[in-house]
Amino acid sequence: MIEGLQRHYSYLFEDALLKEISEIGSYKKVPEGFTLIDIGDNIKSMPLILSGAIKVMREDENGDDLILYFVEQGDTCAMTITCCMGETKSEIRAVAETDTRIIMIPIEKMQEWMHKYPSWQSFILQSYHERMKELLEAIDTIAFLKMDERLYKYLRDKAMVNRDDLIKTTHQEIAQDLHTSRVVVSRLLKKLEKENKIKLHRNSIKIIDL
Amino acid sequence: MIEGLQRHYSYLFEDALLKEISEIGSYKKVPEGFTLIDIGDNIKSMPLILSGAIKVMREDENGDDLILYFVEQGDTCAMTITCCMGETKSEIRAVAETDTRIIMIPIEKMQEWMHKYPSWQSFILQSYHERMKELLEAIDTIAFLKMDERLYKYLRDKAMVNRDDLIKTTHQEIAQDLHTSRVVVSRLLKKLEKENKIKLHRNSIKIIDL
DNA sequence: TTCTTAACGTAACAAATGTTACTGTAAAAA
DNA sequence: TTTTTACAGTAACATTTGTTACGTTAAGAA
Repeated sequence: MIEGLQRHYSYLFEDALLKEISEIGSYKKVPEGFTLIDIGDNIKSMPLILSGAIKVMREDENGDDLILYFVEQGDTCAMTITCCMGETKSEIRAVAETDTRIIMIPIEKMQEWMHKYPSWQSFILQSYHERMKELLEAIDTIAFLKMDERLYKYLRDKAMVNRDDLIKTTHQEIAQDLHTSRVVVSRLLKKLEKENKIKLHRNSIKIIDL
Repeated sequence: MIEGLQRHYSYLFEDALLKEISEIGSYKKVPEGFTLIDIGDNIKSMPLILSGAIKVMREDENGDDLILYFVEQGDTCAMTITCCMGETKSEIRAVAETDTRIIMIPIEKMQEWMHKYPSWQSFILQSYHERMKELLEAIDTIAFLKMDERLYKYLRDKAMVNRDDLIKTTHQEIAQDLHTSRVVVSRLLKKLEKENKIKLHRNSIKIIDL
């Protein structure tokens, strides 16, 4: 049994399914920054995350990004499910936020297991539900929060999935994720620092009271 | 057979399922403005739309609204599915955009049919997929468009689902749907009129070249 | 009809966000 | 080490969006 599969999925799946997953699924280790899925990709398999985290992004017509949410271990990317089922191209980009270990399940098995294993069907539907909620939360964030609040939420979320209150990134990168400009980010980060919510360093940001 | 069920769903569902739907589903006629589902509601059934259109909305912490998308005949509200499956409360509000005729399917049947009818399972998964795409489009609209573009898109969408290029509404109502203020809407509508995209009247707006 | 009210137009101002430009500085490269 | 480069701070300004206030007008009520 692959380490992590047992840990994160054994309480979800019956033994026979776990066995099939470990036999059929292909184990992959991807480094931070690796693009697992790109917009327009044809999806032929879906990932189960064993460890690490993945950043899910949307792109505007100029090719500029916007982060939607992070996905963690024990989760899958429900977007891939919709794509697999509909045989359509990916609507989103998935980038490894940290070094990440995954198991890829081929599309045929995905569908087969829907009929074969009740626990798999529940998992798929549950994943949909989770992702819907994530998307709604993304909408809340974008539509209802001001940029300084969005920025603070982003930093906290990032710290969470990295399990580290010291975030290693640049203002430029943050600006890209939030679909704004570097100057705006620098300005608001300074404001957050004055409010004693963060501590700024070169190439890193420390969250106070995570 | 209920009129509309045959027309919009016969190519989707097998005869036996259609029969069950017309036997078990409860037919409802709801007037424009009627709230079918509210935020926090416990969902015990899911609607199939026979005719008309439904507006799906999200609410901020002050109780102010934001439109996510319109749902038309031949569709269902995938949000209700997630809620039914997860036995959780509704995350959204669904309001009849026009006079609307629906069939309500009780939650037990929903789940039963997932196993019994392949066409039902496809429909549910397909609906998820559609709604995911709608949510992503909503995010694009909110995150990437300026208010005047959002406004114009809203007017066109509204004209589409109402099948009428004359939109009967007030600036105040539009402002509520777009989560902005009446003054902003009036200002931008005037701008759109100067650009010859719309023609303004009291209590109505005509779209030019829909 | 006149009266009342909701709808609309618009000005003036405030706040938030985006843009350009320039500086100093720490990190990385040579 | 020195040089180069990417990163961050900040000012100044533009644009977009939000707010307050008030006047005008059409629709509906009396």
